[in-house]
This record gives sequence, structure tokens and C-alpha cells, in this order.
Amino acid sequence: MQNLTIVEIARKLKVSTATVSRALNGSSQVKEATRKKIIDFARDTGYSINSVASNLRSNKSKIVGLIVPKISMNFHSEVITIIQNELYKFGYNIIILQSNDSHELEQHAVDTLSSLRVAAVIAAATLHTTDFSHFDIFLKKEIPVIFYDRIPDYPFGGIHISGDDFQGGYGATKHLLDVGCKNILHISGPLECYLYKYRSKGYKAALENHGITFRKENMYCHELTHENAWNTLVKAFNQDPTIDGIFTANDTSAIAALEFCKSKNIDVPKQVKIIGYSNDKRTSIASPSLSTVEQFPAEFGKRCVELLMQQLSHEESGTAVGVKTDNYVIPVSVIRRMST
Amino acid sequence: MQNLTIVEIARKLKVSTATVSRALNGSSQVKEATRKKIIDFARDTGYSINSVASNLRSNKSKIVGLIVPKISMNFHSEVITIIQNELYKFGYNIIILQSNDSHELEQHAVDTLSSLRVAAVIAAATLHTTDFSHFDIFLKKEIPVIFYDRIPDYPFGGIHISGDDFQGGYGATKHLLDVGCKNILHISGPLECYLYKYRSKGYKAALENHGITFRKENMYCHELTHENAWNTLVKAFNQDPTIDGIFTANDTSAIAALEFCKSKNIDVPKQVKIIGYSNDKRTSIASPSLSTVEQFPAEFGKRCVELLMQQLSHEESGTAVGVKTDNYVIPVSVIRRMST
DNA sequence: ATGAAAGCGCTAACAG
DNA sequence: CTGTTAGCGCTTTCAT
Repeated sequence: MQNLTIVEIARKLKVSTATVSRALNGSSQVKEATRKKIIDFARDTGYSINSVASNLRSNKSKIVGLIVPKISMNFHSEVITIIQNELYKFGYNIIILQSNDSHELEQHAVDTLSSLRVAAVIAAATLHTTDFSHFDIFLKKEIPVIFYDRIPDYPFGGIHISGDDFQGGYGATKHLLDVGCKNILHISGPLECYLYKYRSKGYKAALENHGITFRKENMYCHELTHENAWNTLVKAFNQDPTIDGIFTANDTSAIAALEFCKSKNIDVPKQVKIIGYSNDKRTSIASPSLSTVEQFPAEFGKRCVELLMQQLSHEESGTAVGVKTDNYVIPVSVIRRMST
Repeated sequence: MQNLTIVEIARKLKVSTATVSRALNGSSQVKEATRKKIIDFARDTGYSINSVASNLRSNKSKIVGLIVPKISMNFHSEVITIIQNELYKFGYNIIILQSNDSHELEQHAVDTLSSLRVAAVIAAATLHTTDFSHFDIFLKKEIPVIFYDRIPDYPFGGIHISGDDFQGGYGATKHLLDVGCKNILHISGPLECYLYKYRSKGYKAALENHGITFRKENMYCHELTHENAWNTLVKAFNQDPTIDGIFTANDTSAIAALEFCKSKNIDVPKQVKIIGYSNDKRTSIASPSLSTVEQFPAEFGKRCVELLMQQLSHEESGTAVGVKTDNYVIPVSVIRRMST
């Protein structure tokens, strides 16, 4: 079946395409009778506007591009769900591209979104992105960009929304200290990544504030897979069996730590206490349930959309003065469970 | 910054737009020197093709629309990840819309994708979708449609990819019987939904094949939230404390069952054995770890893309003879863990 | 309140 | 191998 166009509607109804377009877009300057005639005809014939043509002509679209490492990551999938549902309220849709934490794919995603002429971009960079200049293309075109979670750690355009990673790291470590730990192992991700950098800074600050000297043998940095964490644990406990607390910068590693302790008959929380990061769904299921740091993904999502719509509406009203640059921090909260 | 167009490139380089277009699209009939000149210029000036214009003119796009209940559902997020990564190999991108299991939103998603003129559609319907006629619009326009997981339970166009829900239900129940259960409770989702209908059929068939009469008091159907499952468990165990096996049609309910048993000091697996469905990440973390049915989401994703590309390439070569209709079934596999 | 006409940026005959 | 030309379907002045 061929797609019906407004030209055909216009011909059938003996009006001009301009009128059809107006009626369909709810312009106030169409006679009620004419409007009804057009709307009814469109409905009955199953007319569906060609957004591609519309977007080309008007040079705007209602599509927001998302770049995320992997949508199957619990935190991101929750953020995205919220983003989409919030954006829906404003008639926007999202197109999602995954970088799989590969710089090359991220670059490609940027190119794709740029070609697609999306209205705005929301991105969580790869673990290894330290240079964000490939995002410049959006800023140059005055396309709003919002980075969340994996944000640039240096002055860069766009809006940055991060969790309070320093406070998260500080709070998690302080919690372990408060419940009696003296020798805390920290398993961190790569320090180039904003998240891990500040979580570990929080870890160090908490130690210092409690009169404990940071020892670099107690901190390991690598991609936070289950396997990596396990290997680190083997090494760390071999070197120093007196470790009595573990703070991991994600929950997968905390789960690995829990399983490691079980396998070595180390009692959790008696001998070793564990706290993770992100409040992954699995942490509350584990036994003992794992303490962790709640990041409030819904807040991230809402904040992203709120700030985006702010910019987009400014733009529409011509009030735009280039792309806004700003930083927002979402508070975190330590969740105490049975592992501490 | 204004977007550079091929018209401007053509003018600067003193060639025609056609030549620019050809060079940029890798046409073989452009002199090497000309091509290089154009490609270089485009790269240096940061030209980015306007896909919107290109799509409009050529009446095709490299975007596949996805409609899913919720991307934060473990199974779906895994399927989507695979779909996107597979599609990437063919230069396609995806635009994702969530129905939140609402019929109204699903309808809206269909409208949106239709307007966007996507190349194809991949959909997992809402829990309550029994009438799929709103998807007709794609079939009429000869846009390939692939339903997965939540597929129509009656002859309907497009390709249907489902897990082997009957065998899954059968296998799970048989497994409980094999390990000694005599009185098995089945917590199912709404039977209008393909998935649950066939899982429960499998449950019944397994009972019968083992000489056990199905009793309708042992089967409850409702949306499978943690809370609903909990309420059902309270009711069921009040009525019949001799239940010694529980087969839930999703993992959230299995987790609820496990927690329920713990709260009532019912030993799992000694007094009651539990098996869920989907191999959610949480099931292997639970303690005792939960048996479940693996659905191989990666297979779903790969199959979707494989079949899609088949159709899309047919279409391209003009071999299309309407939209293909077919059914594919992905095998499942019972995973035995400590809960049984 | 409506119509005529121009054109968004690109592709694809067709011609040379 | 390259250029000319005609739109894709829609929105948007500018008239009337």
C-alpha cells in the first residue's frame, strides 16, 4: 500500500496542501468545518504524517539521541526507562546507541546521531573516554548535550549530571569504619573514569579523617568484572589476610567478594564486611544481603529530561545563547544491609 | 554553526552535487582523484550527511523500530543489546519505544514508528495485547514486522519468534516431579498472554503424564509482581499447607516464593522446591540459588536480526512478495540449582 | 481563512 | 566519468 500524502488529501478535499498541513498540525487559523473535514478524512484513510519530510522541511525533530555503554547494565536501563517515559510527555522519542565501552563505537554513535539531526543528545561516555572532543560537533551546532554519570572531568561544554561519587565513596568507607573495620580493601575501576576517581578519593578522605593512613596495597584499579574482582581478591588476601572490610566501586565486584569469602569460609559480616555501589537488584537478594550505595537512577533520568526541556524550550523561543554549560550533582545514600 | 551541505561542497570544488553525492556514497563511477578531493574536503570541513534528507529522497532508512514492554526488564534488555549490536554490523540503528505494558502506549508507539518511516519493526507486545490489528499498518505498507516473546496467539502476519514456552513449562514441572514433588503450585501470568498460556499448558501436561490430576486450586493467574506473588502464596499455603513444589512463570515470583518460605520457616528445598522462569541474574545470587528456565535471550536477538536482514535484503533486490509470515521457536533449558 | 509557490538536502534517472 | 534536472512530502512565507 502506498502512503497517503497531504497532496492527495488536498486534491480529494479540494483544498490546498497548506490548509491540510495547518489542520493536521492544529493551527488555530483553519475554519472549524474545514479542519473537521480534513481530520476525519485523514483518520478514515489511515493517513500517517511523514516525519522525515516534516523534519527536513522544518529543520527540527522530536528525537533525542542517547549514547550509553550498555543498556543491559542495571543502572543505565533504569535511567533510560525514566528518560523515555519523561520525554514521552513532551512528545519526544529516543534513539539509543550503545558504545559497549568502546571508544570507536562511541565515535561512530556520535557520527550517526549527528547525521540523524537529533534535537539533543544524552550521553554516558565509555569507561575510557578522557577526551570528549568528539562531542564537540554537537556543541558547535548548538545541539544540547547532557552527560550523565560518566561525565568529563575537565571543563567541557554541555550539562553534566553526576552522582555524588565523592560522598558515595566517603560514605561507604565511613560506614565500614563505623562498624569497626580497620583494614579496608578498595576495589576500584579505572581512575581515568570520573566515577571511580571520585569514589576512591572519598575512600581516601574517609580513611584520613579517621586517622588511618591510606596504603596503596589496599587499592586495586581495573575494569570491574566479576572475574577481575575475584583475581584481585585472591591476590589481596594472599598478601594480607587481615583485611576486614571491602569497598567495591560496583555491585558485581561486591557479589564477587561475597562469593570469594564464602568459598574461603570467611564469615560475612563477622570477619569481613562488604559494601558495593549502585544498589543493583541482585544486592538485596544476596545472602547475606549486601550493603551498597543507592544512586537514584530515577533522579538522573528526571534531571536529564528536565534540563533538556529547559534548553529546548529556550531554543524554540529564540532565547538561546549558545549551549548551556552546567554541573549538577545527585545525592547518594548508603544502604546498610546484612553484609555490614 | 550552519551545517555544510553537498551543494556548498559542490560549489567550492566546482563539481556537481551529483558527483559529490556519488563520491560520498562510494559509487564506483567517480574518478579516483575527484573522489579523494571530495572525501578530503568533506572530512576536513566536518561535513555530516543529512540522513533526514537522504531518507526522504530515497524513501528508505536504516532505522529499525523496537517496541518493548520495558527495557529495564532483564530479558528484554539482553535481547535489545544483542539486536542492536547485530544490527550495527549491517549499518542499522534502532529506535526504542516502551509500552510499559499499556495498550494505549503501544498504539502510540506504532503510530510513531509509522510516521518515522522505519525500515522494519521488532516488537514484544504488552501483556494484555490479544488483538494485534494495530500492527496491520506495517504489514499493509510491506514493512517487515517481527514479534518476539510476546507473540500473537492466532494467525497474524509477520514473523513470530517465541521461546518454547510449552516445553519450558513442561520441563520445569517435570523437574519438580522428578525430584519428588507431589503437590505443585503454579503461579502464572495472565493467560491471554501467549507466554503464560503455553507455560501453564506445559505444567498441566507434565502433571498428567505423571498421573497427577491438575487441580485448579493449584494455579493462580495474575500479573507477576513480587507483591501479587506474595499474596498468592499466603492464600495458597493457608488453603493447602501440603504444597511441596512451586513453579512460577517468572523469576520475580520465584524470588517472592523463596522469601515467603524463609519468612514462614519453610525449608527450601527440603520441604518446598522452587523453580522460576527466565534465568534472571538474581536467581543465581539467591540463597539457596534458584532453579529456573533459561530462555537464551541472545538467541532471540540473533534470530530477530538474521530473519530481518533476510527480508530486508530480499526487498532491496526486489524479490519481495509481500511480508513474510513464519514461526520460529527457540529451545529452552531447565537450569537446576539449589532450590530443587 | 485559504492558496500559490518556494525550497529543506539529498538522490537518481537521463543525457552527454 | 560528470552534469542537469526533477522531485521526495512537508512547512512556511507572502498574498489575497
